[in-house]
Amino acid sequence: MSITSDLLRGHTDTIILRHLLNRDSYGYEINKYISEKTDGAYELKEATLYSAFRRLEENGLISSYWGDETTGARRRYYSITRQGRVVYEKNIADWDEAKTLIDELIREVDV
Amino acid sequence: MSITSDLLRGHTDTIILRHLLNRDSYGYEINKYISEKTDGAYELKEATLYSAFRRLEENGLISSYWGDETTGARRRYYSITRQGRVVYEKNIADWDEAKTLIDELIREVDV
DNA sequence: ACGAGTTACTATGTCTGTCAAGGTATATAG
DNA sequence: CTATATACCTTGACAGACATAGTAACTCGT
Repeated sequence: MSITSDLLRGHTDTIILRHLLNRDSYGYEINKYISEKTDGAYELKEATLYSAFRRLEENGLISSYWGDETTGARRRYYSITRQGRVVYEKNIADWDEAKTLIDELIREVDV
Repeated sequence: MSITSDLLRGHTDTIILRHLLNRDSYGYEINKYISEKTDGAYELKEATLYSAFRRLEENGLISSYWGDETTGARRRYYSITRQGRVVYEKNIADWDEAKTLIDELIREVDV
């Protein structure tokens, strides 16, 4: 059972930021992490992921640098910026608010 | 404090279906209801609302008829179909699942 | 009686995030 | 030497939400 893109839409950035709070990381690793963590229920498509990176970097929420791999494919590492942390916190707060709001709007409660 | 479109995206249909579970209704009323219920935090734009109606009707989830108003502007009423109820239930289930998943993906829990 | 505001619906075009599809390149296992 | 895994990137298309604008009938205050 996988969830639709529309339900996830808007969370991609936050998911990435959250992952970068732990440590600097790169695209492939983040994608792997997500699909493992959700048992394959949610998989970011590569195009989505890399376009998110571009957007986040343009907005100053992450910065990037090439790793110095001596073996294997090169990796572009990303790290979260101070501003990225601020936005992350805000996104979490927005999400909590939205969650409540949506629940109120889609549940059958009153008549 | 209002929430962004992206967080709401994909819920518009469910919100409308939910409202129609109570009773047949029309665009303006649904919009009013939503903005009141959320204290103005969330307001469906008209274009969004009416395009959702079109989409829902095309998919057979709602049906419509002109009201017989003897006064005031004419109203197009919508009612939820049997199939609409099924989809509503599914959307709710999907939402519950997505909510859990998103929470897991955006919260700082493990390292 | 008239103008402003409210109710109510519709049409057209734009923006943005996601995705499908395809490509490049290196390393390892069989 | 071919398949698979790792790793990144680009292009174009799509769908939902939105901005903007228009139509039309009623209501209320002055």
